[in-house]
Amino acid sequence: MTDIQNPAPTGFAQHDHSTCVSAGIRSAESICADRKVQFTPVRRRVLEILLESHVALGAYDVLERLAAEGLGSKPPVAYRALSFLVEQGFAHRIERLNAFVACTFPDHDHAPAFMICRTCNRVAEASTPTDTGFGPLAQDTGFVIEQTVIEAQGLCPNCAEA
Amino acid sequence: MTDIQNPAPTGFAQHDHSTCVSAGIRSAESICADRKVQFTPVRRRVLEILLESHVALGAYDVLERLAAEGLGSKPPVAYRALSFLVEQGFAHRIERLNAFVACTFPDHDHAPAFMICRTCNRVAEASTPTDTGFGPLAQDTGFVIEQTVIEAQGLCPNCAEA
DNA sequence: ACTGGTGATGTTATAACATAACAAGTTGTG
DNA sequence: CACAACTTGTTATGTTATAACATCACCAGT
Repeated sequence: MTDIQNPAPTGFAQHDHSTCVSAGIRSAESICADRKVQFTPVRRRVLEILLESHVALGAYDVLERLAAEGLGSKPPVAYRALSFLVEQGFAHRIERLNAFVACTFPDHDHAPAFMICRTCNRVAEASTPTDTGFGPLAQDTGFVIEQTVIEAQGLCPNCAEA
Repeated sequence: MTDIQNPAPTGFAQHDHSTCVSAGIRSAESICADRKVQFTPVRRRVLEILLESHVALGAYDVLERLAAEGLGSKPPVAYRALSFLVEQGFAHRIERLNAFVACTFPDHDHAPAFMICRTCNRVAEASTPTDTGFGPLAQDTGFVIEQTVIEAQGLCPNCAEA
C-alpha cells in the first residue's frame, strides 16, 4: 500500500474558507449540468450548509437549518438531499459519526480518507490511491471490493493543545 | 504504507469453526484474569453469541438472544456487554453496519481492517500495520490519531457467485 | 455482623438516526 | 396539452443508542 496522498488538507489548517464554499457550489452546478441531474434549491441549500464549515453534521442538524428557512421539515427531506449529494460525490458520509461533510475534491474521482476530531467533529479529507492495500488480500480470498471506508479518529491540532 | 497483513483470514474461507469459538472464549478468560476484570455470565454469553458466526450482529440481535435465555431484556444490558468486549479487544464494532463481530485475533494488539459482505453481513478481519498511512499526513497537519477504522464493503466469494 | 466502597446489572424513559409508503407538485418533452 | 419522470411533502414507524437512577453482589476494613 502506498501512502495516502494529500493535496493540502483543509479542515484543520487556516484557509480562506469562502473559497471552499464558492468552489464547492460551482463544481456541483457544473457537474449536475453535465450529468443532467437537477441541482434543486433543497439540494443546493444542503450543500451550502455542509460547506459552511468542515464540521460533520447529522441529518437532523441539517434538517433543523432547512426547517428554519422553510425548506422542509420532515426527516426524509434531509435524507434525500444528503443521499443525492453523496451519490453525486459532493458530500461524504462519516460512518463513525452518522454524519455528513461536504467533499473537498468534488472534481476528482477519489477514495476519501478522513481525520475526524473527536472533540470538535471537524473533519479533514485526504485522497487515497484506489488500491488501499486490500487489493492483494481481496484477490486471495475472492472478496470483491466495492468501496472502502478509512476514518481516523483523534484530536485536531486545536483540540490537542487544550 | 505497507500492505495489509493477513494471517489467514477466516470469515469467508472454510474452516473448523468450533476452534474459533473455543479459542475466543479461552483467550477472553485468560486475558480477563490477567487484567483483573470480570468475565461475567452476560459478557461471556454475548461473546459466545458473536463467536457463533462471522456475521456482524446488531445490538438488538444480540439482545434478542439474551432475552430468550433470560439474561437481560433491556438495551443497556446488551450495549454494556458489547462495550466491554470492544474495550477489552474481544470484539470489534463495524461502523458501517452499526453492528459487532468477535475479534479474530484477541491475543495480539492490532489495528483491524475488515472486509464486509453487503449481502450476508459476513465479516473477515485482517491485521494492519500500526501505521496505516495516516502517520506522515497526521504529522504534517498536527492531527493526533487515536484509532483508525478501515472497512471494505463488497461481496464475499459465496455471494459473488450468485 | 455492620459499614461503606466498587463494580455489575436491572429498569424506565427518551434521544438520535433512518426509511417505507403514498400523495402531491414540478418540470421537461413530444 | 398530456404524459412521463422526477422531486418534494407528509405520515407513520422502525432502528440504534444512551442518560439517569435503582438495586444487587461482593469484598475489605473495623
